[in-house]
Amino acid sequence: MRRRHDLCAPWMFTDPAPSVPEHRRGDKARRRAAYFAPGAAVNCEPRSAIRNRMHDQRPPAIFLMGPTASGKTAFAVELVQRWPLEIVSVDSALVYRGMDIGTAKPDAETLHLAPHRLIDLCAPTQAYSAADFCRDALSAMHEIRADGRIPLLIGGTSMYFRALQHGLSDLPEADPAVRGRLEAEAKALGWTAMHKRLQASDPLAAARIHPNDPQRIQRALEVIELTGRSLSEQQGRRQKPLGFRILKIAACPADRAVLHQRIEARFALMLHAGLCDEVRGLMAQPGMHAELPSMRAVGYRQTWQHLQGAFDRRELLDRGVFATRQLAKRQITWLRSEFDAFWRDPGDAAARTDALRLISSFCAM
RNA sequence: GGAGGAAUACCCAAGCGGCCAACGGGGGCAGACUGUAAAUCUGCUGGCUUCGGCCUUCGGUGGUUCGAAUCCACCUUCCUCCA
Repeated sequence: MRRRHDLCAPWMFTDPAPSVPEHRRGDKARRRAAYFAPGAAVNCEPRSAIRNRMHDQRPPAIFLMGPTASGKTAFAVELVQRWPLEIVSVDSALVYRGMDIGTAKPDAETLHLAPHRLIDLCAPTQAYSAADFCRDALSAMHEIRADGRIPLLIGGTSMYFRALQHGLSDLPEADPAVRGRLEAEAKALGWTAMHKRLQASDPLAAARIHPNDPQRIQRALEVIELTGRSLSEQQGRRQKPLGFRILKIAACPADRAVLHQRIEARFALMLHAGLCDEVRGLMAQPGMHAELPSMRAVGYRQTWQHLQGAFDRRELLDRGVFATRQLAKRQITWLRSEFDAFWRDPGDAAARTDALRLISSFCAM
C-alpha cells in the first residue's frame, strides 16, 4: 500500500517541529515553527497556491542549503548515488582555484563520486559575483536537465541562492575604476561624507543603508555614476524568476553546539593539513593582495594576517574558529528567512531518511 | 624568609568615593542583506520588570562613610624582584 506521503506533494506534508532549539528562535523562526508545527497542515496556504504548484510544469531542482560544516557535502554524495542528480555548487569561495584546504573543497575522491559544477572557476586574483553565479548556475542547470538529470544545488551562499531563485535587478556590474575612485575619495573625505552625498542623489538608498556601511554606500554611488540613475529606482523589479520548481532543504544541525564543535575540529584539521602553506603559496602569486574578495574569505584572511606576523598560530586557531562560527551564524539567519524550506539535521539519521522521502516524492511528481 | 604589585561580568581590560550594572575590545545571541556576500553592516549581552523601577554583582570577611569596585584592616590566590 502506498503511503500518504508517496501520493502527496511534499508541501502538503505536516512537517515535524523545526530543528532550531526553542529558546534560540527569533521571530521569524517562531513564525516558521507555527507554520510547520505538528498538526498544523502545511496546506494552510491558499488553495490556489497549492493548485499552482501541483500544476507546475517547470522541471525540478533541489536546493540543499546549509551553514558551513553542517554536513551538506556528505549528504549530497549520498543523494547523487541514489537519484539521477547532479551537483551544482553554490559557494562564493569554492569558485577559486588553488583555495582547497581553507574552503573545505571536496577532495578528488569525493568529486569523482559526486562531480561538482561551479568549483575552480577562476583565479583568486579575479572577482566573482552573484550575477556571474546566476549565469553560470543557470546554464549548468539547463545542461543537467538536457542530460535527463535533476540539478542539486548545494552550498551556503544564500545570496546566490536568492539571486538565482528571484533574479537580480538590471544593474551594472562592478567597475573597478569607479570603485577605486570612490575608495580614494572616501579615504580623503570619510564614508560619512560619502553617505551624505548619497543622501542628496538617492535619499531612499541613503535611508536604507547605514552610514557605517561603506560597502553598500560605495555600490549605491557606483550605480549612480555608471547609469546616471539612482539605485533605488532601478532596484524595484527583479528579473524573471527561475524556470525550475524547487524543493528547498535546510541542512543544519539541530544543536548549535554540535555545529560549533564541528567548526572547531575542522579548522584545527585545516591548519594541520597545511592551510598556512596554501596561503603562503597564494601570497606569492603575482597580483595577490589581502583586499581581494578571495583573500577576505574566512580562514584565508586570518591566515594571511598570521603569516604577516600579526599573531601566533595559537591565536590563528581561535580567530579562524571565531570567524567560521560567525559565518555559520549569518548563514543560519538567511536560512530562517526561507519559509518554504524543510529543515533537516544531516547528523540525524531519521531526519536524513525523511529528507530522502521528501526528495523522492518531489522527483516523482 | 623579605620587598613590591595584582585580583573587575564568559575572556581581555578601563575605572581609583556619588554621574557605575560598571568605558573599550574579544566572544556569544538576534537581525539586515539585489553584481565584494566566506563580504559588509546594525542591535542586544547580570537577573526580574506592570518599563517607573526593583534585586544581586567588581577575590573573601569585617570596617570607615550619608554613600565603596574605588578608602582602611585582616585573610586567600597569583605575579615580579631580593634572599
